[in-house]
Amino acid sequence: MQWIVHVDMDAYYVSCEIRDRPELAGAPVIVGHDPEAGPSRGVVLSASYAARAKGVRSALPVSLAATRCPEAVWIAPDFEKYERTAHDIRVLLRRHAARVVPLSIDEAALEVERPDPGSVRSWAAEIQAEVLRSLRLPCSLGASPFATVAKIATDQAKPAGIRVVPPEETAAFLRPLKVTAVPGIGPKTAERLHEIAIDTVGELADAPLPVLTSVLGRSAVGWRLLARGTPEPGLAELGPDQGPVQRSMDRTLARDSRDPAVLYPLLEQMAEGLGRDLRESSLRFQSVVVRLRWSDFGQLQHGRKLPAPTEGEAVLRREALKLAATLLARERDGAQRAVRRISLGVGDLSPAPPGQRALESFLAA
DNA sequence: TCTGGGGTCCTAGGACCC
DNA sequence: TCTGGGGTCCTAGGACCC
Repeated sequence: MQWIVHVDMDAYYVSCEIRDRPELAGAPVIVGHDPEAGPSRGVVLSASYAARAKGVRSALPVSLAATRCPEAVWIAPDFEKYERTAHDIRVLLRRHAARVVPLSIDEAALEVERPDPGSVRSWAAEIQAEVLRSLRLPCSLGASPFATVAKIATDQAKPAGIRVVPPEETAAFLRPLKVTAVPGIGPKTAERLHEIAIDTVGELADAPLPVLTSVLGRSAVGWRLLARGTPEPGLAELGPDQGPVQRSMDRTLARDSRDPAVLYPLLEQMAEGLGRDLRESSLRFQSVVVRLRWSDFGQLQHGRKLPAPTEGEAVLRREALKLAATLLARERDGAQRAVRRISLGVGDLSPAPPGQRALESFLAA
């Protein structure tokens, strides 16, 4: 019988840091930029379970986190360490499963053949023990024939747990959960469901389809099948492990500004950084988008698809500046808000053929 | 001293072609 | 002169996830 096992690291960034500083085990640890160290517009990236007990969560503004947990130990993020460790985790997982599909830096889905729930559980326990033994990191695992259910099971198992949901128990497992436990149902959708008296997955399962469609549109059928414990068959397989389809860079200004002398140099710097990143990854891009977030948190974006896959920082910089100029001109006719954050993204990525790269650098020289 | 920096996927409308 | 409807591409925007 084919199972999908979902592996999710517990408090990943914090666990990586505690591994290197074992004396912090059990302490309230926060990975993020300490607001004491200077003015910051940042948020918490990861909080240990001791910090979570004080109301600190990922994405909480650091200023609020410091108020809720003054005794916290703050550690600045070290993304290279987290990437390196993520690679080690994948290498370990690939030794145990025929197929491993990374879902994010700290999550992966595995395909595994096991005769019954008991043997899936012991297999998961071995993985968990080996991750702890050889990488000294805690993780949680969930198993089901269906990918989405495996992911939900993992969340229910946290921290450091294992939850196996046999197919015939799927409906009973899901029914009592809040709708927000389902990946893809976030705060907005949950609020609209609440308005029609649906708060749990069980209530979602029992709702008449036309009512559900009024809120969820054409995805109503799929959500209801899942809620009833009989997900669409496609969920019993892992999708293809496609490469990245877009890449972007975001910068929040230390202070909001609408001064071109501030905005354009920053954007050029971002184009350089993103362009370098693409070159190092041997990727070409065919679309460029600039997004501005204003001081009131409203957003405006403008993008352009290029005639052909392209590489080179010069093109990226030129396109980015043109798109930004369009956006700022649009705002000049409007409320004239100041910019809080600039995002520069590229999409329609494709691998750069090696010969082409040589020609590019020859022409650029 | 409220609200980061990465991503994915979906929808909807207009342009354009047949 | 009148004028359907399907298909696909492009752009903007939004919801969601870690």
